Amino acid sequence: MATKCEHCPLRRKDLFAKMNSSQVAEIQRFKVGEMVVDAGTPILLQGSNSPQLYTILHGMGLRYRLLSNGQRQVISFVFPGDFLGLQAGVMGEMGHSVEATTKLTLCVFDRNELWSFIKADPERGFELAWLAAIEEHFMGEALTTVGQRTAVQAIAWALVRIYLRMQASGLTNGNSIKFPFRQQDLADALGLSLVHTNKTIAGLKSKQLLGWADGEVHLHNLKKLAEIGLTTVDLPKERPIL
Amino acid sequence: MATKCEHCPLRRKDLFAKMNSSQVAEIQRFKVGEMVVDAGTPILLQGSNSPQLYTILHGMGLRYRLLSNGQRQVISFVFPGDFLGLQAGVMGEMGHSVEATTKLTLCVFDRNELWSFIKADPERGFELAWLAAIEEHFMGEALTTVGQRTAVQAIAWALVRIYLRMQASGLTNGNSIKFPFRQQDLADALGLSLVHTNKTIAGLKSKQLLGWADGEVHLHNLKKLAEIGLTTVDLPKERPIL
DNA sequence: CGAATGTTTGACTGGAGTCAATGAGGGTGG
DNA sequence: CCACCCTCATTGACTCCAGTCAAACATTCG
Repeated sequence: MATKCEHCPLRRKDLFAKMNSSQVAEIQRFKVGEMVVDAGTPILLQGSNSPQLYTILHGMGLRYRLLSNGQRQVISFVFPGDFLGLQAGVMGEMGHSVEATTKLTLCVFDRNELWSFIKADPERGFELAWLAAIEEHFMGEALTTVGQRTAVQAIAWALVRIYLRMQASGLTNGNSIKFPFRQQDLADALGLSLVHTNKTIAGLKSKQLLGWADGEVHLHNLKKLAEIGLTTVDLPKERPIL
Repeated sequence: MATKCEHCPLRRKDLFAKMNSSQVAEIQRFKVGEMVVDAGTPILLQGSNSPQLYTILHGMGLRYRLLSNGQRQVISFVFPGDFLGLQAGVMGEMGHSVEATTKLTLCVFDRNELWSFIKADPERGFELAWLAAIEEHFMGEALTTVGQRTAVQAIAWALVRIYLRMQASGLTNGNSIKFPFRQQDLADALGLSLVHTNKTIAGLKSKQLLGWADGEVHLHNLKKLAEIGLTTVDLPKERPIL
């Protein structure tokens, strides 16, 4: 039933670093199973530890952090190939929660095996650091967006980044993507109010730069959007996948 | 001249994970020297790779990211024990720049040795991932601050976090800390304008919660500040040091 | 003493937030 | 089959937090 790592369709995408078959076999050994959860299911909880680590095989979700007053910051949207639970795995505590936005298929790894997994091949430890560094890198960008970009710039930035991430893993369809998130989610990711987010999107729509309806976003002019978002259309950097 | 790792004064602080003497010896082997730079010196550059990695032995600095329009987001302030250049070390490119705010003493490591260093002891790879996860965790908090907290909340949060970080490495003096940064730096870290930052600080001063003059910040009421900043006064999590 | 750098204030503006109401589907149960 | 409800998107009116502009201070330094 479960997908064999060696036949994993994700692994073949350009986005992911290639590894040799013995390395893939090691990962297969580390993988304890597969899990499917419905949209809306919480996967990991801020402040808690987790006995399991996951790689998203299919579907989308979001990471977020709650403030004591109830406000929510969406840390990032997560896509196939993203690794979940690394913080719990190495520091013993998650800094954010993760929840499924669509139905989600996850490869499940046992946290207790993490150490033996690294010992068996030191390169795995390097890859873990690499994964964490990728996240850190991304979050630096996100922080810059929320701190310095205006609403239009932020929205353009976010959609361009998401489009490129999806493109690199073969999830685009021409210039459009399936985007199952609510405007509220995007607003919470960019530190904007829902109303202002909606009006800003309306502005981009009226300029024919963007389309958003029925869970699909169309980037009619990627280059122009990137320009507005003060960013580029460079391919995302290669990253490891577990 | 250079400090021996086994006699490193930082290593002894509560903040840092303990390691056995053979592990320390390994790090000593990895260390190629020490470097002292003046205030204002750039250490690492956004978008570039770096042949060297550093651990701050003494002094303070800041990480920042520039936007194409010249705006600056300060990603974080860096303190003794912080490891610089990890992104370049594992992904081959820095996502931000780092520069010295005070005169800085740095332990220098050779990037080319990183891999042999990890191979020699897989635990080092784990620690690298741990370090990266610590940063990622912090940046999630920072993102939440910039995205969700108001100006007063953000400033209170930042100063409390900084105070606690310094306290854990023995850099506080009662309720005050040496804080060599400009208000502009804090403003850029929190996504606020200089003027508004200044006025908000003035507000906290007038409430006797804060003092800031001559490069020293006094947190007259840590608990109350933490409350305002929607945070706690918990000790920072233990972290590895290289 | 002038030039630089950083802090502090005041006056004004504006981007984004808040409040509130209306639409537009999608379920579902009577 | 449709009224009712729930969720999410959309719009308008109004407010306010934070940004911008500008000028005055305070220190340091050559």
